[in-house]
Amino acid sequence: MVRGESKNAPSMADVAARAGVSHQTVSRVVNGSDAVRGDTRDRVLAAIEELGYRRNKSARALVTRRSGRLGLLYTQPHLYGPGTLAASVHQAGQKAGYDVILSPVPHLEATSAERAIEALLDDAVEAVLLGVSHQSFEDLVAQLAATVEVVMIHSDPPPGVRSVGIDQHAGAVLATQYLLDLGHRTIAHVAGPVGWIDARQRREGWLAALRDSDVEPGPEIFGDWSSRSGYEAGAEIARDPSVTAVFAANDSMALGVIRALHEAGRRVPQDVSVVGFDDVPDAAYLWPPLTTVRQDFASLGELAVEVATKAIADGTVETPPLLAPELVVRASAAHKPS
Amino acid sequence: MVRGESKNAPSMADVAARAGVSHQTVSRVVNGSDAVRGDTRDRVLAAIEELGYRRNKSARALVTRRSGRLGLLYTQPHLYGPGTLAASVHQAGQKAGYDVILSPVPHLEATSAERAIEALLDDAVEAVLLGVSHQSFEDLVAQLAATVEVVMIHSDPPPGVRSVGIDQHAGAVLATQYLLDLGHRTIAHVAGPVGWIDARQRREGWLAALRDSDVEPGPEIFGDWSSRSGYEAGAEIARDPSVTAVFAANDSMALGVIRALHEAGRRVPQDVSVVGFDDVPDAAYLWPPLTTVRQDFASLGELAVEVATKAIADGTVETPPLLAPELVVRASAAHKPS
DNA sequence: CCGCAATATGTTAGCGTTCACATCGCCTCG
DNA sequence: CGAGGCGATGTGAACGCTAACATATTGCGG
Repeated sequence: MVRGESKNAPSMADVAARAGVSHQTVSRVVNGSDAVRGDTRDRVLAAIEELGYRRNKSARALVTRRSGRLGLLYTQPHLYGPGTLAASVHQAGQKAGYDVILSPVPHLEATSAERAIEALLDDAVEAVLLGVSHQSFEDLVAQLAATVEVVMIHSDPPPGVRSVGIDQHAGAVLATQYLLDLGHRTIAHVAGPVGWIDARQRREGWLAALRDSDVEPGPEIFGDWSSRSGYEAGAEIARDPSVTAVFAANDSMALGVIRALHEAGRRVPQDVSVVGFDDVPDAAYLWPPLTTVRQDFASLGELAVEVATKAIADGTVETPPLLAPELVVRASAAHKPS
Repeated sequence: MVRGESKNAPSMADVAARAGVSHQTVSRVVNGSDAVRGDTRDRVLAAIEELGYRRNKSARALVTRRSGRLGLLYTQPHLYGPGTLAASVHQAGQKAGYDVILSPVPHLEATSAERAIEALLDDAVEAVLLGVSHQSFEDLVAQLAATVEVVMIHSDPPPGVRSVGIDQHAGAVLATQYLLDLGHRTIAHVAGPVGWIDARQRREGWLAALRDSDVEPGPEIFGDWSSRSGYEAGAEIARDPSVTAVFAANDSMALGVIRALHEAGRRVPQDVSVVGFDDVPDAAYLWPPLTTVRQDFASLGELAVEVATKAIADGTVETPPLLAPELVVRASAAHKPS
């Protein structure tokens, strides 16, 4: 057997021996210290290359007492928004020099989320990003914040909590106002499930816009974000001929509503206008193309990482303004039929 | 300042001091050794509870030379399939006692994927699951496999590579055969982009089914998985009155095709039948509801983890049979118009 | 009630890094 | 030409844990 460089991954000592320097010099090279002479650095770099040396993060984390990790807890990982957010956080985290641990919690039960948080803490993350804008988490935050830096991804955060978000309320106002401007006066809402902050905010935005125009709210049906629930809501709405417009709290439900309206013989948008929320990539190619509210999940993720890294650095609880969503006008909404 | 238990997270030594035992006994308790007397264990457990002790994974990984981590590389994190797969792998990994590092690569460039793999290796993952069934990765696998256990998630793996997958070819045959059985004789295909294994397999399945029935292939258009590309393909197909059925390589493209057909005044399914692939949750609530091929991504993820853990344990290169997809019949495909 | 096995607990070393500090050259300047 | 200083490199210890081994404690047969 040749030296100690055989079975196990090479260590700094192996590299040092090969380059004829001390392990500390290797450390300096690896960490980009400028107190190393050019030719020494080159020798070390060459040895690293030859040995395929890779710094052991565990050893580093142990001695520096820093894991260099960020954790993102998020729900509904199969959906467009959360998936995009996760990817964005991951990428932004990497760019900022952090490893990002993505922790999807498939089904929203308090226990599974708590277990996921435990796992994140076991991994010694330096900050937890909470991409779960559900009421049931608001309690968790307080106790969590005692242990680790926390960033909520949330459009209506409890006071004193660090957060980033997209203005759901404003988005809903945008959608509703658009329908009002088209002349609609009976605008139904297919809301997201109770307990979800975004659902509440969108509903309140719908109500606020109507109130501002002195228009009575149309029928309101609670769905569960799924197209199935949108379909069921749509079937109900289709029975009410006074409804000429529907604002659905997300695109999936909007699409279900459209199908139900079609089946009931109500044309979209000639008889009933439909507006969604999210602007999933397929929204533009539905039939009819869906008017909806676009959220920039990618920017949201980047912002969240920015706030998190700042929090780690100086512990500040700075909360940047909510990002503004944008109305995307397509064919699914039109003037009120006369 | 009281002892060493102040600022920093408590260590085994702190727990040991508190419980009046040695750190090793704490270690035994934490690791569930049965060589600890009941009352001692209770004292230790109490001390752990009181101190809020959490085992330091870095230190553990350092000495055991095992990270306890699995890495999943996956593309298109915003889509239903990959998102579901990622969540499933994460969950199955946790259950098997591994931390799973989810590594989404948003844009498919060789460099970004290689960087992602480097990051995974830096994290000392014990196995890499490659959820990227794109040609450009097949080269990577060989060199990767030298460093770490690799599991490809792939329906047509290179020989000798450990893999799991869903039978894309069979799924495409299912879809095409169904259209043939409905009497269609000119069946177009909107294929996924060149380079993607699944795209190739689905295309070949389409061709194989046609060949088996001695039917000439209809027009073939390559998309990029997006509904936009499906829309463009659909517009082209709509111009060809001989086409009475379309098999699209995924649901998004199918939905784009449907919109294009609608716009061209061709009814679905009365004039043209459309079948998709994936069975995304919204497929059932499109208008018309989409006939498609369902893939069980959750099972796929579990299987991948199972194979990975086995690989870590004994290094076997066992490749379980491909999972069978399932045709889901809905309204978007019907008998050939006479 | 002694001795020996078995069981329960303690002790020591070392995993691969970084940190704090020590040392070694070499150049500068009075 | 020698002291002082600075840049480059080396040394030793420590991070928190587990593995291997050493020692203490218990129980039980003779």
